[in-house]
Amino acid sequence: MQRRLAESAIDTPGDSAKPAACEHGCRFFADTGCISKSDMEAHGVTVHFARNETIYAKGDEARFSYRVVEGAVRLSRIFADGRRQIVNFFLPDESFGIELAHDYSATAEAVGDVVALRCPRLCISALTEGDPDISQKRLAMFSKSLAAAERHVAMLGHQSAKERVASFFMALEMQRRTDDSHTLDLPLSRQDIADYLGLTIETTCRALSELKRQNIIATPSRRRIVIRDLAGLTAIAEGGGE
Amino acid sequence: MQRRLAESAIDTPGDSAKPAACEHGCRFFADTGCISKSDMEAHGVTVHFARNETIYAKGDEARFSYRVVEGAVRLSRIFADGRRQIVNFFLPDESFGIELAHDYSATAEAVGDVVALRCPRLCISALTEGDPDISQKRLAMFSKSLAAAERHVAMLGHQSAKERVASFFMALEMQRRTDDSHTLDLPLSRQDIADYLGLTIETTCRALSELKRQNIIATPSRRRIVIRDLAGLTAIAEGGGE
DNA sequence: CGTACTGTTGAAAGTCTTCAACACGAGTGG
DNA sequence: CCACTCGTGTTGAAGACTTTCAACAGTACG
Repeated sequence: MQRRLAESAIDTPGDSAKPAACEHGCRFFADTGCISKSDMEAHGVTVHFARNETIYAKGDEARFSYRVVEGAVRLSRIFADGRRQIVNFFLPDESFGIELAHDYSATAEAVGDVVALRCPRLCISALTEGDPDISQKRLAMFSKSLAAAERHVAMLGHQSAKERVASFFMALEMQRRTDDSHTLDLPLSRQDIADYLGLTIETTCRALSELKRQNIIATPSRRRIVIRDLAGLTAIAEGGGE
Repeated sequence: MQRRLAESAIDTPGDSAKPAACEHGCRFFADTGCISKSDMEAHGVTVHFARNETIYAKGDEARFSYRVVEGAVRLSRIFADGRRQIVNFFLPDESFGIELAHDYSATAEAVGDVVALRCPRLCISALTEGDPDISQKRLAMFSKSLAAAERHVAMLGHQSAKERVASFFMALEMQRRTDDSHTLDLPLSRQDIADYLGLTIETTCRALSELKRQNIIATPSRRRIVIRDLAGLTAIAEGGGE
């Protein structure tokens, strides 16, 4: 399971691409809303990944950076005992795989089926040299990831299982685009959630059950979560919160 | 305790400083070894902080960036229940307080007495615009912090108390400058260590005691730790490690 | 329709925390 | 110089929470 598969995809220009060859670079960095999805697909170097496919592994040469178009990507570290810690999730319009080091520092996998934009690393380097605005955006990505990681540390540092689950849904609710009535459609399995929260599946499940019992959330289907009481959820997430 | 004190210090040039006024900027970013400490003190804007003094608080306007010259700084978030999570420590020659957002995202405090270099944020912005090399260094700092935060997440996610303590000392041992025989001189209290590891003082202490019992470390004095068996420490740190 | 996988729940075991007591060292005042 | 006191560090015992092991339910897919 989760072994590297051959790359599907609409292929790439050579890695030797220099600025001029990277006209999609600006699209790669574009803010949400700057360009439509169809526009992206027309111009970008689009790649597809199947559920659980490894996009890149920790230690691989960091040749490409990515931007999620559809689906979700998990960034994780796998331990000797077989357990893994998910460090971050990337949802549509978020970028990942932008490294300064030679190798990738963690493994990226497709949570469900994923469509992504791919940009050679060299291309990004070249672009950032010439364009301070793009350079700034790259910096902003690091900054955003860092802020997320620090929140994650704070969560793992002293929240109980129930508080972690509540915080997790709160965070998703906050950055959500689809504005239906508090419905979260996650492609994540319980294992994915547990590995992000630093808990076992069972504990995660029990926390979910208790939130259901309190009528704070509902789970109409496997991968769908409805927040029925946002205030209650907030209270739990911050029960000893910040 | 830990209330903000008036700034001691050798004072600053105006915040309206533009590139030309920031000749110490290049020193601020200089890599370790590029300049001597005395050189720094001669040219840099040096500030002093007393033990437990707040350097800046979460939510403050992010006007300055810092670089540790002597002592150690802790970056933390404080929760409603009074507990705090230390997100990162900064030792000599490391920089902190470099934010993109308007406000500081966490609180920085002096662990012991601290000497630091201070640089106005505007100055850094100006510098990075003109100099791709400095821009690159700023990016490298974010990248380094991000990597540290991800390791921290991995640690809090699945390591036991003993493993966390072992990992912590391993990390310190790895990045240590003074190359005496495996002796760590930390200004950190047990509370500091516990807050970083996401444990209580007592649990941290018990883990330390057990490592002592196993003859893996020794604590000749309060704030000094000697690693007697690096291999053993590594084994414990990775017992279910990466 | 069964098989396999994911999700859910229960009970026992383990780890960490909490509460409490005590040890140790530094600094102060007698 | 010593005794006192306060802050920090250490250890013990009980309790809370999470994990582990195990069984079962629900759903998707062939």
